[in-house]
Amino acid sequence: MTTSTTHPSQDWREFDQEPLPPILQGALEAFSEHGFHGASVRDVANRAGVTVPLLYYHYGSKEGLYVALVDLSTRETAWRTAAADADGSTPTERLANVTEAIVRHVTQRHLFAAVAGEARHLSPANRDRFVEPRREIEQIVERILADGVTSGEFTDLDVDRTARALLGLWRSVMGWYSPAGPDGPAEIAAQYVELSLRMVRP
Amino acid sequence: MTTSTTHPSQDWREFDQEPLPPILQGALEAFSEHGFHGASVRDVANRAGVTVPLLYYHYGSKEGLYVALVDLSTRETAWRTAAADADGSTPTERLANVTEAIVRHVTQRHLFAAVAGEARHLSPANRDRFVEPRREIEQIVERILADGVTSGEFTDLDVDRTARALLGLWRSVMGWYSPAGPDGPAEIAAQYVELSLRMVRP
DNA sequence: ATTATCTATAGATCTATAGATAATGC
DNA sequence: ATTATCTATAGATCTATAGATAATGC
Repeated sequence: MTTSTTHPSQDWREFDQEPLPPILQGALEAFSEHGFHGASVRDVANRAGVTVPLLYYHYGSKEGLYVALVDLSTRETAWRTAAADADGSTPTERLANVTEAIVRHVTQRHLFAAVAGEARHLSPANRDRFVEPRREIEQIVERILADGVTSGEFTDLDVDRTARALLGLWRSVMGWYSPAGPDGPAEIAAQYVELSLRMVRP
Repeated sequence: MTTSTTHPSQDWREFDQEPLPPILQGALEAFSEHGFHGASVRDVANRAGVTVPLLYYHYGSKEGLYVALVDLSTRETAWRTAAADADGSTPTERLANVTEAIVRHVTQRHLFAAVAGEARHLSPANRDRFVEPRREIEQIVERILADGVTSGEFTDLDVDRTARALLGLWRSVMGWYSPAGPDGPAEIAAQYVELSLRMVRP
């Protein structure tokens, strides 16, 4: 059973790092660096400063460890997206907020985003656990686009396909972002807000 | 040594599949399905209908096999992008062509695209082999954007950052494309041409 | 003669568990 | 009493190679 780490309507722009349990921190580093299959449980244990059997005691299997990380990442994206949406009134504001929330997640939690991005290498049963949360995020974006089309703030776009494209655009930041790069999360988010609005405005 | 598979100024829209050698075909399937570390050389050999030592005879190592695939994919994207660019006159036409070329590559060669997309799991030496070809593709896009800004066809955008965003948008199709989906490569390419032009037009 | 392929196997590593021991909570 | 942690090890799998044999080209 996972810990009840709900984030009850916190500020979706705030990303203080509450430190992870050492095992999850080790797993986060190992998996984000080498991928699920490329990282060994021994590597995770070494990074965490514990022995291998302890991983199994707490997480059951290597895949259980991976699932715990994807779960944290997915939950966090979900609540931030919902909060960012609720925080805007017009479709334009809501889309800007959601863009910022997701781009910030990708940058300020980039190790988590990298791990979650490879969830397709999981067993089908575990993969399915994340279909619904992802679908919820998609639906938030779809509702914003539909509302914007109705209100005339957005052009007469295809809601589903445009939502998919926007989510892909936002997540693609993961492919090149580095904390050492010239632009910080806030600047990158602002750039992607502008690009996203350009894609949907009449 | 790799075979001299140059594609001398062929039609960049045409994607007939010249069949791969069985070993590369097996590797393509195994690596695209399970990733580099998730696929075993035994799996590759089984799919190809040969024994494991034959892989080593022809490709030297598991990584050599992977490199051969990424190399094919990178070369193909590079020549198609260059040809698509050269095939247009105005920046708008050239950007539309390059968008189509890359989105078509991602869809019509989606197994290759999936393998090449995970090239970061290679050893540093082999990873570096693909930095330059990728950079060339980026530069083509950057030149188109710069020309469009100069001519006034595009808005006064940041060339480097917008090129990076566009490439991310195009490649993100890899995350959801399926040959079984409702839209074919041509339709998807057309959608992304429209989205891309909206992002850059004044 | 050279190239392509196989059988057999080495040696390392990997996930996972059994069983013992220490730490903690009541 | 329960929870957390360790030592030791099983058993499977993985990459890679040595050495033999078959197929091909000249």
